Amino acid sequence: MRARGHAQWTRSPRSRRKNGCARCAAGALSRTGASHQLSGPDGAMLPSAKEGGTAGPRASSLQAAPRRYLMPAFEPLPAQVDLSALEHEVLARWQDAGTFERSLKQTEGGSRWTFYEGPPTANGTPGVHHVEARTFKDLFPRFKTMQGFHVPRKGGWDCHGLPVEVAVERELGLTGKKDIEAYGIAKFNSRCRESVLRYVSEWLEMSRRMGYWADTEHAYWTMDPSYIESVWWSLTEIYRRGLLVRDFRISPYCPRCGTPLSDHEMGQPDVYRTVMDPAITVRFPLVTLPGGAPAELDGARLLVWTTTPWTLVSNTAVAVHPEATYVAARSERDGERVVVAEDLFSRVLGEGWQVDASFPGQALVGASYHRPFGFIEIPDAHVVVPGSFVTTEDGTGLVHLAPAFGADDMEASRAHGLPVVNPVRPDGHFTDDVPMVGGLFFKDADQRLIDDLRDRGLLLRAARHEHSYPHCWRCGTPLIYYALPSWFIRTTAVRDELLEQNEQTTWYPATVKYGRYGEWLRNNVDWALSRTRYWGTPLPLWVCGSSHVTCVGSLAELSALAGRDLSGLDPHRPFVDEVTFSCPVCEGLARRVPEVIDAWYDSGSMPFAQYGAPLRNNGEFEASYPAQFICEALDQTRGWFYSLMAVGTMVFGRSAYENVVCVGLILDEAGVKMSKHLGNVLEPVPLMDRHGADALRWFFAVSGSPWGARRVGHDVLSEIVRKILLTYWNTASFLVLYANAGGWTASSAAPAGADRPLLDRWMLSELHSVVRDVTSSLEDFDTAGAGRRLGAFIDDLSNWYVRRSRRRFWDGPSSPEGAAAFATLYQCLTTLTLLMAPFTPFVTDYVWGVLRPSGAAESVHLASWPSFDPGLIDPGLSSRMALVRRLVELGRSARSVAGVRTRQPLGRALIGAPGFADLPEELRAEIAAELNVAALESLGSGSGELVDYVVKPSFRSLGRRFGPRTPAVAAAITAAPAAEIAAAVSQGGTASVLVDGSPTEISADEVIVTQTPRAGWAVAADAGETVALDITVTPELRREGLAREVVREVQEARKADGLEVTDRISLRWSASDPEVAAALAEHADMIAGEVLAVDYGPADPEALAGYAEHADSELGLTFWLKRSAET
RNA sequence: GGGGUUAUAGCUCAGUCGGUUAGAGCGCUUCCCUGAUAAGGAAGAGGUCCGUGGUUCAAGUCCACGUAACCCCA
Repeated sequence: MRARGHAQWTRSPRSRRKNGCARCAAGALSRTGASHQLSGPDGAMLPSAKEGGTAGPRASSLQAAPRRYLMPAFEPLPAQVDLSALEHEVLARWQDAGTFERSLKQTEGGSRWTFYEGPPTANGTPGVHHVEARTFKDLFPRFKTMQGFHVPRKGGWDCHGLPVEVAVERELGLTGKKDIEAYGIAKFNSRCRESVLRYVSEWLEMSRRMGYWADTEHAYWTMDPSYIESVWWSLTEIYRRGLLVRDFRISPYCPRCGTPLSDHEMGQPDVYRTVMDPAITVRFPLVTLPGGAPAELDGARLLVWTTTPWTLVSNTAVAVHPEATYVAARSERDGERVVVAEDLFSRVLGEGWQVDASFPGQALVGASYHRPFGFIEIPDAHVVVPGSFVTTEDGTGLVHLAPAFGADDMEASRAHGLPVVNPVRPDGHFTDDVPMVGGLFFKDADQRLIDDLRDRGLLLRAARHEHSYPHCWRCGTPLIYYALPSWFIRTTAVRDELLEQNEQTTWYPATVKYGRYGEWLRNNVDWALSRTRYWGTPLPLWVCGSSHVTCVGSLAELSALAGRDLSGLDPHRPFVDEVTFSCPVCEGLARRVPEVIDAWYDSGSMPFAQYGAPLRNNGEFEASYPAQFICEALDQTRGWFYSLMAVGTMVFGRSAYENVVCVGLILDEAGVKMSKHLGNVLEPVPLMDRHGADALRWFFAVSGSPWGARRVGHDVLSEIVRKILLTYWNTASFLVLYANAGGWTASSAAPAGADRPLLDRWMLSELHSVVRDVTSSLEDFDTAGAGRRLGAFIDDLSNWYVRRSRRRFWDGPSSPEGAAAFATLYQCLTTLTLLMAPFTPFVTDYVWGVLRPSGAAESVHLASWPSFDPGLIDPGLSSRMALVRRLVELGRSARSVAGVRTRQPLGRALIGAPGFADLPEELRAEIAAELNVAALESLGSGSGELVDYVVKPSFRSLGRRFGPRTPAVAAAITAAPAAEIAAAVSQGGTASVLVDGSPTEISADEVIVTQTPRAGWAVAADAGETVALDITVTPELRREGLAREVVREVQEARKADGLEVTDRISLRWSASDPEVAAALAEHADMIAGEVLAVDYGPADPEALAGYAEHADSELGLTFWLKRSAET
């Protein structure tokens, strides 16, 4: 496996081979590279490996530590890596070793942590947005598994629903239910069944490629008979509670086609068309008034506006907004009194009216009125009711209600116990027994009714109104909002229970809890469960001629009722429709109602139905209810998040989940929503093959906010590869390279943490705090916070710890400092690998395979989550190191501005910064080394330099103490002589300034003092911290700088010649510039030591056979090197 | 129409308890460093912190109203 993987994911270097062996295509770090080194062309004998070989101190720089020929302790990690190819190898490993199954087996005894898979529908191909949700669905279970929890992940597939039917209709060229029934329900449903299986393999491949671990072999299917039986069982529970009831539902309905239109059909183009309709204002004379109504209402008429005059026949009530202001107005012409909303007074009435009284809508509630048409019997009606849906933006502010023809109307009527009376037949015509309009098509009744109102003096105004009105997408007939019989779940009856369950739920982001979702729950309406469709879970209700309802909870129950064995029945339509039995109440023939149920109910039932529970596997269900964690896109608020909570609450009295993470939309690079017809969809598998699944997962987990819209593109992914993944990889590669070169292994002895250099203690302190922070972030489902912390840690480790410790790695593990460096880096990398494993499961598992201590888990995903020791976290050290790094940055800035390159050593630097005086020598040495200066001194500490001071007030601390007086104190500080204040506060004392005439003491932390040397220095300062470099370059310093230039040139040459980092060389040189020559001679030991030259000296032109020549014209230097046989 | 989310550099995003010079990365220009690095560093250019009003000694941050984009529902 290793050989195969290596060949696959070793990248060919882009330009020149950087660290590759010149003769080995696979790269110097491969096994082949190593073996070829073992039998090199110079025929070196292989010295036997001796453990103590490098234990002693180095004799001299010319006699570097002996080269070791141990088999490498670590599998080499090549510097060049193709992460995507590496991932394919890791996938193969997981499959071969059954790693996922082992992780489940291993945690069997642990506490259960449950995750529910919200099932996707496989009748379409998966997109990147599915990778997004699955990143979170995979990340937290991996994290919890490492913590020792048992986290089974059962996959699932959502099978039913209108979108499936619509897709099949389109394939078959069918339009509408008549076509489907002509085609045959059995055949149609079997096509639906095939449709939802169509892209399963694409889904499985996407999931496998991204490293999404789920048990797809035992996945649940919502169309399985056992699943459907469970759903039936739960509906029976709800039915027994009296919560499953028959009622009317208002649907957009085509009277010509005789069918309601789904939301999907309403979304078709051309459904909404701009039409002219009558808009009439009608008088409804008040009859009785509620107690406390203003006297001015006596004899008044309500003014009601409508664009559907035909619905006035069915008028049942009038709604007012209880908090809106209404007026009673009187005509100046004839004294008529009318009621209208104040906001609409002038628009409705125009000139010639005056206001007699104004009052809130509430004052009208309960009044009765004389209805416009007395054609049909509507008992106990014609009163004013409150309605929050009423607006005062158009019309009159008084809304006519006809409950059979409007959703608001229906809801308000239902809420006030008003009857639903419908005089319009399903074909859109008034029933023949209605006077005046009997037998007319609803639209054609308008004019006759308007004329009649005018004749009776009830019409105030008739106008034409242009508005958008829906039409049937099939036949163009105007739709009617029409009350159709329907089955409902009375969720309004359990609203308080739902609110209480929501209270117990933790939402990410938190705003959803009381915002989008809480708002939805508070405005909850009954769940319209039934669909007059074909491909869905059939409603398990059988009704006889006497309307006795039997709810059936299982196939066994159905068998008993039908008196024959139906255990093998496909419970779908049309087969289940054929089952009849005699009604248990009256023995009449009971037939199943024709409807199927809302597919959301299916997925809301998955906690038990996935196991077929409670009819079977009830123990499995009970052990896994409720879930600790679910995650879906934010658009599931009213979908799965609701159905899961509602079903759980109604059936078990408890919501199905405790924590829910919402993820947002995915946009393309330009911020446009991805859609197939725009062609901006990124195919997930090719995307992962290009950048790696780890990069994509990291992006989803860490970049931006999971619930915000995010732009995916190649640039962001390659940035993650470079900055996060390759930096991590290269740090591990570095460790392995030098550990193998120096014979260090994970079991090598190392000084105790407390005895290691300060830099190591700092790094370990950071390590423990990163473990603490990442753990607590993940416990709080905050992947972005955890990821940012990890990214910062990788940067600290690579670009500060390793950078500052390179010398110790080069020198090898034989000294205590060296051993400490290896041990510290090793500890950091292995722990980091564990922390990153849930985010980037591939690269971490590969690195773990190389670094893991003997006896540790074979896969990082079988390893334990790291713990941290608060005692090793040293905040003081962290802040001191932060100061060191800020001072280094200032020093670099100063060098850059002065144009003095870092390789040129300088004599001294002056530092002025609070806290500098307290820095231990070890940390000062880091500054000096990084800035390449010989000595550091404190600014203004008696070095006799002339220093300028700038003193600024520190508002944060002044504000705390002085509050409103802050500006005056700040002004006084700014006005006072800076040098005096600086001097006064320098030794922990206080400075006195005059504020409004009275002396006020100011301490050091209340001012920011910036010191600047006056002349002869390269200075950089920021926020009260100053670094000044003495840029005087003496001849000695100049020669030292030249020597370092030579070192760099030779190192470049070594690389170009393809030498191993451990190869010793012979070096000859010739310099045309006497100063360079002097530097080469003076710093011979240093240069030879740095470039591992065991043989060093001026060139003899006669004796250069076998050497490679290199020249640098800028230095006037020519040198020759060859690999030395000596070790 | 109702509910919700978001708004900070050309782009992607941080911004702690409200603290006076608003940061990082990408991209661009010019340098530097490199014996792991596709890495790193310095300097430069780039800001109406969506708008208005308020609270406060002090507002990107808190409050109100508005605007725009997007999401869900109707």
